[in-house]
Formats: sequence, structure tokens, C-alpha cells
Amino acid sequence: MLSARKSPKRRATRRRDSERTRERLLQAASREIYRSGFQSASLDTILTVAGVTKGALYYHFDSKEALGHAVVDEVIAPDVRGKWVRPLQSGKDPIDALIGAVQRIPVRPADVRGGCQLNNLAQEMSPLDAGFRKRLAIIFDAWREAVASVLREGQTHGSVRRDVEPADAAGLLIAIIEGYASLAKNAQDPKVMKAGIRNIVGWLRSLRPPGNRKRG
Amino acid sequence: MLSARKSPKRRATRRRDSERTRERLLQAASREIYRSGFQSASLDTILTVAGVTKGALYYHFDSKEALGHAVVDEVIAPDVRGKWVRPLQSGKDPIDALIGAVQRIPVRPADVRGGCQLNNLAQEMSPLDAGFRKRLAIIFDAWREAVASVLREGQTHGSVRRDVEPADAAGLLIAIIEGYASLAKNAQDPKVMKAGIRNIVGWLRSLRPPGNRKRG
DNA sequence: TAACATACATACTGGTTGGTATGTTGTCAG
DNA sequence: CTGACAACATACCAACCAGTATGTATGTTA
Repeated sequence: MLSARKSPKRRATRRRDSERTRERLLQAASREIYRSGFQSASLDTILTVAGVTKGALYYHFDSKEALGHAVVDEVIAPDVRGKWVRPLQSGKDPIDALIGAVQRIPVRPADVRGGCQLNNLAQEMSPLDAGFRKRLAIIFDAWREAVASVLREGQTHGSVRRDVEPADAAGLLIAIIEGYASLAKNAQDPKVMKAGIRNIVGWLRSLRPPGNRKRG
Repeated sequence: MLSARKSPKRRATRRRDSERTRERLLQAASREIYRSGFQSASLDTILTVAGVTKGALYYHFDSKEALGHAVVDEVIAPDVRGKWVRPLQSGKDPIDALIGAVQRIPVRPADVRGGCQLNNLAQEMSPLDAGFRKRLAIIFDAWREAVASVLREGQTHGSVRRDVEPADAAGLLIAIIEGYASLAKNAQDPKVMKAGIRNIVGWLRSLRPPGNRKRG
């Protein structure tokens, strides 16, 4: 049957179109939330950026809140996984891996001025919406656990000082990163972030055992 | 003349009433901005909290933006001066003074969940409004300079390590404080802030010269 | 081919927003 | 006693907001 070969293909195309519309909405929402915060991001603006209409939006998402939650789950979470969780599982020297991840933090003016997407949303929405808070907390926990895990592993191989408390150090690293990102965003100045990264790298090197310093 | 004694008094009372109205508006605005951010803070809510009407608001301030700027100048800036600039000029041991200021950071649930007022506003408004950014940058600069200054003074008296770069260390301290405040706000958990403060205090003690450690 | 579901598009609504126009009251110099 | 002004109070407005009701083109199924 000719239609039997054609129908599934059409259906698949249709579904792929729908998924692409959904994806464009997520990307546009992510961008607008990044620009002006969740509450101030206008649905109409998101729709214009995405190039779709309100009917499409409310077909894919129940509400603005649901769209925001989806952005956290499907845009922000994978981003953190790709930049912090996976690179730390590479098996390289733990401190080198951490330094590498820190140095890969984008310092282009546009990125610095916008701040950290994860932190932005957490600061705005965690006190106001439990749905956001729980999703964002999961991301922060995964990030901290990935850092703590690689530090623990380093301790067993002798490449990280034994007197370092992995969980504490992981929390401190994330606090410093977010703190510098905040200061740099406030100053609207990439230099602040670059200086911060240098300080962070210096601190990370101090986590090596005294006899095992690779550089500096 | 009886009226000559009465008139100035009445006029002074009137002026004091007006200033009180202005002050109530600033306090209410500060509180609402702290709760939900500047953009999402509704003027009507601020007016209800302050117990005044829109006419009074627009008599004292040109716009919502002007009200926000006044909150930065007249509420947030004095608060930072009172908590960080003045206490560090007390002439005490620099590290002790810094530890004291850090330990005086409020850790009540309500405070932790709301985050840092300065950082909240900076994160939200610095990329969007130059008026906010400049005012907030002045506060951050004063804070950093106060810390750097006390560290420099400590170096001349031998109570702070000479290899510490005061400006760098001051920036790092502020970054860590804001970073932990962010994490604690996101987690909505005072324990995160308390643990952060312990870590900060430990780091501050490490700034003493090796032979001059007072405790720990 | 007729009924039906998917994936939208369009037009609209009630509520809220910052801002304004105008009215009112107490104070005071002349 | 009388304009004049400071310090509001009240009523209102256009713009914008998230959300909805309804229409429709396209592909699928019986």
C-alpha cells in the first residue's frame, strides 16, 4: 500500500514539527527569562521571539509557570550537566578538571553582563515558587555532588589534600563562582569575572597536597 | 507676637509630617522590593503597606524608578555603611573586626530566605537600568574598599599576612559572602548560610601571619 | 469519504500596572 | 481676610498582562 508507506512518514514529520515548535518556545523563553527575569518576561515577547502564536504556547504548556519549569528541566539542567557534571567524570586529574571547568566559564561581555542563568532564576524564584525551588535545588545538588565526588576521588589517589572536606570545598567553590558572577554582573564588567577566575584557580591549586603541586 | 511663636512651630510640624510620609514610603518600598524584586513590586501594594495614597507618592517621587533609586541611596547604602564600613574603622584587630562583621550577618530564616538586599537588587536591575547600577556599584566599591583598607592597615601592623593582596582578598570575601547568601536563599535554608559563615571565618583566620594566629 | 484528533492561529477578556488630572485641606505671608 | 502654596487624596486612564474561547488547516482512522 502506498499510503502505508506515506502515512507514518507524514505523521513523524508532523510530530517533529510539533517538537520543534516546543523547542523554539523553550529557547525563546530561556532567552527572555535570562534577559529580564521570569516574572518580567512577557509571554507576548517570548512568542514574538519564538515566532509562534499563543495557541501554540498553550497547546504545549499549561501556563507560564509550566513553561518556566520546563526551561529549568530541559535547558538549564542539561547545560549544567554538560559543563560541570560530565567534564568532571573524565578521569583526568581532579584539580586539573576543576580548573578546566572554571576556565571554561564564558567571559564574553554579553555572558558576564547577563550573569549565571541558574543563579538568576534561583535568586528570583526560589522564595516565591516551590516548583522552581525544587527543580533548581536538584541542579545545585548535582553540581555540588559532582565537585565533591571528584575531590573525594582525588583524595584516594593522593592528588587532593586529605584535610579538605569535599562537601565543604564543593559548596565553597560554587559559592565563590556564583559570588563572582554576581559581582561581575553588577559591575557589568568582564574584568571582574576574569580576576575572579584567576583567584578561584589559585584557590583550587591550593587544594593539592604540598608535595604534589604541578605548577605555581 | 503670638503668631510669630506659633507659625514656625506649625510649619516645622508640617515639614516633619511630610518627611515622615516620605520615610514610610521608602521603608515600604524597600520591604516590597526585598520581597518580590523591584519590577514585580506593585506601587499599589507599597502604598497599602505604607498607608499613604498615590498622590503622596508622586508628590515625593517622580516615578517608580526614582523611588527605587531613593531606596538604594537612603536605605541600602546606609545599611551597608552601618554593617561593614563603620565597624571596620573601630581600630580593633582587622581579622577580628572582619570575623565579627561576618558573624553578625543575620541567619534568621526570614533573612536567609530573602537573601541580601544589595545583591538582590543588583542582580535584577544592574543589567537593565544604569541609574540602579551606578548607585549599587558605589555601595559595592565602598564595601570592598573598607575591607581592603582594614587589611592594608593590618599588614602594616603585622596582623595580616604580607602575601595577601588586599584588593583581591576584599573582592573574594564579598564574592564568597554573596555566593553563600545566594545558595542559602535558593535552598531556603539557614543551615547553608551558617555553614558558609563558618567557612568564611576559617578562611579569614588563614589570613593571619603564621606566627600570629590568635585561635584555631 | 466521513468522523476525528493534532497542532496550531486569531480574537478576545478581565485584571493589574505605572502614571496622571483634578480636587481638597491646612498653613501662612501680606 | 485672601490669594498662594505645600501636601496630599480621589478618580481615572491607556497599556500591558496571563489566560481563554473559538476557529481552522492538516493529517489519521474506520
